[in-house]
Amino acid sequence: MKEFLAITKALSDENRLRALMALTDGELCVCQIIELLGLAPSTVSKHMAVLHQAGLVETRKDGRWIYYRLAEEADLPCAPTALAMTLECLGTDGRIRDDAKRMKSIRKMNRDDLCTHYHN
Amino acid sequence: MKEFLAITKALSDENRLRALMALTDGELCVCQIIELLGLAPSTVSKHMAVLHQAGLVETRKDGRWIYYRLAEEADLPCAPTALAMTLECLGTDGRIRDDAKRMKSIRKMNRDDLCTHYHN
DNA sequence: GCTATAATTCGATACATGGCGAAGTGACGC
DNA sequence: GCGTCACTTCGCCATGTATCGAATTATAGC
Repeated sequence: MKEFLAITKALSDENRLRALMALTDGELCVCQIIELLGLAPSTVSKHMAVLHQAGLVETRKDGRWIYYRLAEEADLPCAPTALAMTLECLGTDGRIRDDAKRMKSIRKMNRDDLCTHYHN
Repeated sequence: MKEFLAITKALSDENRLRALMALTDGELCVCQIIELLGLAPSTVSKHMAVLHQAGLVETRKDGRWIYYRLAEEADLPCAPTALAMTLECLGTDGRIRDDAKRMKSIRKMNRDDLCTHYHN
């Protein structure tokens, strides 16, 4: 019950859903998600922590950068199911598709430019 | 997106999940759900309205009584999927199984006794 | 009609959550 | 080592939500 609630609560915020869906095309570092959502780094960090605690995303550390990706390992049995449902339900959503387009150019951006961008 | 958020928000409260799962054995009137959850009628009514707006349950009116049941018609394409996932993930949950046991005796109770019970 | 009852809606309150900026953590480069 | 940078944690505030009791609606029975 507790695990299931963690999943549904994690999925009940628009910005978290956008971040999650952006990961369908591959892992992203936090600064790329910050750029996508236009939120403060601390806010995005908290959102990703919620997704992580729900077992929906996994992390990989590479020097100063932390990459998030969709969870593949099924620690909690329901997370993959919930993930599949989310991808299915939101795959055709207008906002998500717009995000996917923007993500293509964000992925091409110079990482240094990107990560310092939100200090301005 | 909006519809999906309505579903995940509806599923992110323990009492709503308990009410939803109690419906797997058949429709229930509000007073039976009140008895199960031990909450105020107004609170339960609001919970059921949230589930209804998410497309997860349907209602049937019979005189003064209003019965809720799991949604079968797929107005919103994702509701059945979400419902199936919930049933699958919570079917073995301890609390839900305890509720199922209690529901068996609540279903046997005299409806008049039940509906006036919470005024005491 | 009038009363009683099942359920909902309304109003108020307490707690949870999303958001930000500031401070803290850990890793890179000089 | 020291500053810089990516990210997280902390403290705070605004908003949202769960809960209750009181008032309202709708129906049944007299």
